[in-house]
Amino acid sequence: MNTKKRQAIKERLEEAERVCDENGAQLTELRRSVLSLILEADGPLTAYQLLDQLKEIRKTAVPPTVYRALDFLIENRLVHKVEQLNAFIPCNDTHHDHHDVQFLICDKCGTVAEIEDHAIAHALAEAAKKQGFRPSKAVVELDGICAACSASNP
Amino acid sequence: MNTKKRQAIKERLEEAERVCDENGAQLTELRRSVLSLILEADGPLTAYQLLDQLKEIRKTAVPPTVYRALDFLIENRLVHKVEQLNAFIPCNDTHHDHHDVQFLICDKCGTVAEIEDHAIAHALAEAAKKQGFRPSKAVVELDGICAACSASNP
DNA sequence: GAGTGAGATGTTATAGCATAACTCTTAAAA
DNA sequence: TTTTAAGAGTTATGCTATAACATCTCACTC
Repeated sequence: MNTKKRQAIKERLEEAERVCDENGAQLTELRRSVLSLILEADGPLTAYQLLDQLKEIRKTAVPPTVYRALDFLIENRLVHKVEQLNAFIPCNDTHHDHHDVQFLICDKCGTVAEIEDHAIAHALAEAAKKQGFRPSKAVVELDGICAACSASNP
Repeated sequence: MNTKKRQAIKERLEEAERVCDENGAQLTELRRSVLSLILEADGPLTAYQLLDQLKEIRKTAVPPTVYRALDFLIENRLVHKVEQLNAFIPCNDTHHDHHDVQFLICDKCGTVAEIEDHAIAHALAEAAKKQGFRPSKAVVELDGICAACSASNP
């Protein structure tokens, strides 16, 4: 990992600390470790991939260890679950409303891009309203080929 | 099950037969049985719920039996998978483009409504285009409270 | 300082979801 | 007739997630 990325991760961990403080939640060493692993990863990680890595620094780790940490991180808007992959990625912007986030999943390279498109969010809200449906959560995930992979494989 | 529903299911099985014929696919007895169970159900069914029911009429059924049938039915646009529930529901309209379907999942009563909202589909397509992303599939699922449950629990 | 309560983590076991890999049968194509 | 391909059977296993109960820690209070 290069210096720049290491610095970016450090900043995001500090931001996470602030967010948790504001929420009256504790970013414990365990939770911080799990978040750090997710931030360091190049792409989405499954719970068991996280577990394998976590075991190296915390030998008592078992599945509930990881799932509890993930639940906490998701509740505090530090991590997203990608439903189609059963995998987890960092949240890019702790300020946005998690209702209004969408994911672009590249089938070629596996990267998941997080976007926040208000036209989509608005269309979803309108459609729900039309049906008398009161949404509490939205899962919006597009599968396909990302720009980079389209360019290299035309 | 009342007569009306039985008739509706019969019609949908006949329609499924036509669709498969057009696709050069075979709606075998097994696949027809699985589709029928999904059509008869009041709500989404998991693969193992289907398996339990299927065993009553086909004692050799095991998980791959069900998953293969489901794969076939999804490919032929007769069934949808609801990602958040790991469960399966019938497709309401075999003509529409599966890219352009959305689900409204009621957290209270468990029903899943399938809608086809072109404003959402359009917004998704635009957002993808903006990113140079070429989508092949869209998963759009809203969790919340349906109109009926809102009315009864104000 | 002993007791209490809440939150975090440890621990064991199991439930729930999905597929790999190989076999057998059957029916149509060559 | 041999070959091939699709469907289904069979066995085993891998992956994903949670239940339930025990223990620890630390702040608070009596």
